[in-house]
Amino acid sequence: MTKMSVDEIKKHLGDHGVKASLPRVKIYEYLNTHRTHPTVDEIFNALSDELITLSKTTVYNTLDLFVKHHLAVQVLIEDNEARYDADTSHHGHFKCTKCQTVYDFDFDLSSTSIPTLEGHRLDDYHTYIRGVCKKCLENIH
Amino acid sequence: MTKMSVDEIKKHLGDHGVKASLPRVKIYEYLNTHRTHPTVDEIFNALSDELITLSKTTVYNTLDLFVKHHLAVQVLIEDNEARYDADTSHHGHFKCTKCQTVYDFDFDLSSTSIPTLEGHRLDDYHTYIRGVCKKCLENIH
DNA sequence: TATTAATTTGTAACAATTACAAATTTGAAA
DNA sequence: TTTCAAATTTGTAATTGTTACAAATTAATA
Repeated sequence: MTKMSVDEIKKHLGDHGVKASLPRVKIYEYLNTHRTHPTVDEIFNALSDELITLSKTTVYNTLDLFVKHHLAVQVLIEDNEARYDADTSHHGHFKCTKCQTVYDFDFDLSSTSIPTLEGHRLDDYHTYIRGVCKKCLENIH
Repeated sequence: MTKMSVDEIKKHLGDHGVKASLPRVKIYEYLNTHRTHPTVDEIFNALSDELITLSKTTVYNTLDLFVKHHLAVQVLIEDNEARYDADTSHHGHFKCTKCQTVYDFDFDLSSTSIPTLEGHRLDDYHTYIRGVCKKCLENIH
């Protein structure tokens, strides 16, 4: 949540088995400081000015790598966009269908007992809600 | 859950503000009797023998219409496939990443108190888990 | 420094979905 | 009935997000 230094990011990646590189550090840094659940496009557009040779494929590859190594989670709310979140703690996502903002909310599905799933191995938990956020509700005069 | 007659389906669609037509009834019937959370492709392939002029666009349109009128829900678990479910009651989905089966599980997120979302209007609730199902766990000898 | 491995890049392919206009069907009014 | 308008379906083409893949670059090792 707090801004991490480059060295802290390098160490964090390393701790998760990911070797640091400029694109990786920059992408992680962007994800970590922009807790807005950005899409691949947003990340690519934000970084391509600074990393002038950055390829969108690299963004895809790197995000896949992050997800695989639990440095980030993929957030699916709409069928046409994958979003990413550096916050890997268990929580839910609420998307306002008016302003498109994705909010976090406190909810840990993994700590809920689900008898129906007894015997299965549960790997990753996802919870999301769509609706209209407070701000947009109030703006409808 | 129990198999519906064509007349029952027609009435059900009508009750939700959707006029009946052959493709609509057939698509609904397929969804209702195949609680396997099929993709657009599966539905199209299953029906195109009988409805020989059926277009994939119609399947897309019809499913969108069903979702809009709460006759079905869209199930997103992977970023490359939208699935559909005629069971509109609140429940969760568990996908086995080995055999690809999508299981239902009893869980009603809408009845859970989420203080963080106070003030927002919540429209639709989604819960899914990925993992490896019992059957696949046992098959790994 | 030379060689190999890992990473990044760019292009092309791919797959799911949507746009859209033409064709067909339906339903109501004449 | 027949006619006309509206709704629905269809097929094609476009679009979008993602992936495959091989070449180029960079990093690591001998």
